[in-house]
Amino acid sequence: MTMSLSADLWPDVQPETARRLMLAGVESFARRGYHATTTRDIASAAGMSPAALYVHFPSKAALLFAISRSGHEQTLALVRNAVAKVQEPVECIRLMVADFVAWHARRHTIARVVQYELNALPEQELEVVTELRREIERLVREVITEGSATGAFTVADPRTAARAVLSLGVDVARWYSERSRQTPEALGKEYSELVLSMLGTRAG
Amino acid sequence: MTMSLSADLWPDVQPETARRLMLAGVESFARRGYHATTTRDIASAAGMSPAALYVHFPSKAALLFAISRSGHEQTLALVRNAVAKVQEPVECIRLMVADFVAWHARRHTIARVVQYELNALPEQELEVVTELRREIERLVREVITEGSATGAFTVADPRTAARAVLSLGVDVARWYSERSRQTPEALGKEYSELVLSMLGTRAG
DNA sequence: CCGGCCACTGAGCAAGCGCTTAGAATGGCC
DNA sequence: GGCCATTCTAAGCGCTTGCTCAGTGGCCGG
Repeated sequence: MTMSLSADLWPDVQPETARRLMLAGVESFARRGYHATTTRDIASAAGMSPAALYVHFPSKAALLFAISRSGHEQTLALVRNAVAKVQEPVECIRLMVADFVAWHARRHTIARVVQYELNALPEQELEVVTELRREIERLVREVITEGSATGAFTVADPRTAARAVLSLGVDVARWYSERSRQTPEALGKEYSELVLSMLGTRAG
Repeated sequence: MTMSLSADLWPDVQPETARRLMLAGVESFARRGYHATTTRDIASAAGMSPAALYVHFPSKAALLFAISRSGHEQTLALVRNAVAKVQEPVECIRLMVADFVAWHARRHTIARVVQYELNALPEQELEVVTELRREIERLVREVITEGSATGAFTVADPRTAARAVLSLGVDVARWYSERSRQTPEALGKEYSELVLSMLGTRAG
């Protein structure tokens, strides 16, 4: 029994046609950008007529929002999982960065939409997503602050350090492709070493 | 005697009206993105009629290209300058990152267009810009490789490390604003410390 | 076999797009 | 003053856009 990619990515979206539209949207938005993508592009990539989009989504922007929110929730879940599972700051950051980077590599198409099409969102929807982003940054910052206090990390400013850590992870989406030499997991591991080094751990 | 900002940014562009259009373009492209910006937006922000744009630029895309190429040339010049002035890898990277980051903070509006509106460029123009980007990455990679060989740096893979260094610098453009607590120069200095730490120097 | 329901289509509308064109101002040079 | 080059505008053309709506086919309970 095989499962479609879209069912894997958005198991709670019904019906399957709506998921196909989201997948087509992701690919179009990632390649050309939101504003350069037409509803006709999306619909025909999903094998339907332009009007079919409006059966499942009230607008083109709503489709973007569905994609963006889901992506942000997935990455937030990764970060939360690391915080919940590992108390010790060094190992927590190691797991967090490894997962975060691996996700941005494996799902680089989605991640590109999530990270680089933010300002195409309508105001209200942007607020929802911004709240998720703040929470992600807050969690990272707290772990770094904690590690700084115990002496595990040596950083001038946890706020700047947290932003730098996220920059490293986020930017992976921009350049990673299927033809990259490393698997998402291997890249995640390498990046977690770089980050721990950057944060000034004694034994990287 | 006062000088306009645009004359400071693009001293070789004539006449002043063309520079005003570029400035208006930068601000519009940075805020809304290239495709969401209309030629009417740009023209009216520069205080002129829509048709005036076409006196100085053959198309909207040509305006973007002028902005993008100039920005890339400026950042490449920064990197080249560091390589030319400082032979020793650690100090070379320190200067390079400090300047690169400070530029992306001070010119964050331009930098946002330079870094995030690439795929709006027509194919031929994109090639020109891509070549400049490759050169920047190559220079960074070479310094890291050299420092790795002499034992000044300790990195698993210079290619990945170079990309990480650039990711840190580029991403500054995304979040820096005039209200940020640090001056561009202070941020550059802080980031250069983070990068040297990341590259595994003994005395960060 | 029927009737309502849901997903979907074909056609098309109003608005906005990049860009063009004809012509009006302006300033320098004889 | 007469002439040209340069720079800008008013108007608008042809096209594409996001989205709508009347209608169609297929499925399901009865």
